[in-house]
Amino acid sequence: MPELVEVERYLRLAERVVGRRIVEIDVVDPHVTRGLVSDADLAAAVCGRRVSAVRRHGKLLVIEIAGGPRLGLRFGMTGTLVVDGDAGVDRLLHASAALDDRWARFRVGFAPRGELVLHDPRRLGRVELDPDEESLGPDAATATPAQLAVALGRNRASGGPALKVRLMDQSRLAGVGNLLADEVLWRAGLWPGRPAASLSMPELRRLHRHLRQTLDDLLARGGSHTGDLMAERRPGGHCPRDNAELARAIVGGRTTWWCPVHQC
DNA sequence: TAGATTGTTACCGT
DNA sequence: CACGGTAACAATCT
Repeated sequence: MPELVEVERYLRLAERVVGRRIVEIDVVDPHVTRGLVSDADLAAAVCGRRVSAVRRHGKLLVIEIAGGPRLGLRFGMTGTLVVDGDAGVDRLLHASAALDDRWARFRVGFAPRGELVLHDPRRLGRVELDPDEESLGPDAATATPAQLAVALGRNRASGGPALKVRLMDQSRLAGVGNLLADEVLWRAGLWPGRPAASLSMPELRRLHRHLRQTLDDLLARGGSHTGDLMAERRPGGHCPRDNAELARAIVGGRTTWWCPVHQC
């Protein structure tokens, strides 16, 4: 679910808790911290301290604690952030529509009141202390053309990883997931299976421009599932631009849709 | 019912 | 060793 644009919405929601003092940590579902941090260590590290800042790095939401560690939230496929009862997004695909209380997996309580809750039906979300940000590439929303070029890889004679695989590689560029990748490549007119290192400079600039524009658009529209391609991302779907039937394949382990006419 | 699903990671093969 | 493909995780929705 949550790709960069959803987590950006979560971030804006989470800004509400900056300055608040944490008084309670409730690991409702031990799954969210399994193998990462014990309940006791987590509570000891953050309880009694204030939230000094919130940040986003790709799909990772970072809550900074004054005089304490960073708290990292990952949302998996269906995680939603809820602050004081308000959800960060209206709805998520492939997750249940309602914010059922049984999906509250992790809760932070503040004094004198208020709470931050991670809702996650499918339980692929995670919470950890001092998450590793070193292994994440530059954030896709602010990456420069030069950084994008580095992320895609150096020029090689031939072969190399597919363009879409590189775009979704969080260690090279942070924030782009399956739906955003398909939408960006469709807008930029680039074939997802194209060797990433084979782009010309004009193509690289075009990709960068569409990456920025797509993130802006879908953030405003409300999510990574609001792209122009989304409704046609199904068997028999057609390209909204030239009406050709869309092609489908597995690229980078994910179902990929593209227009065989204008994406090359 | 069968099939598909926005993410991450371990594992296996080349 | 690097890389890519695959399965697993988990639970829901169409």
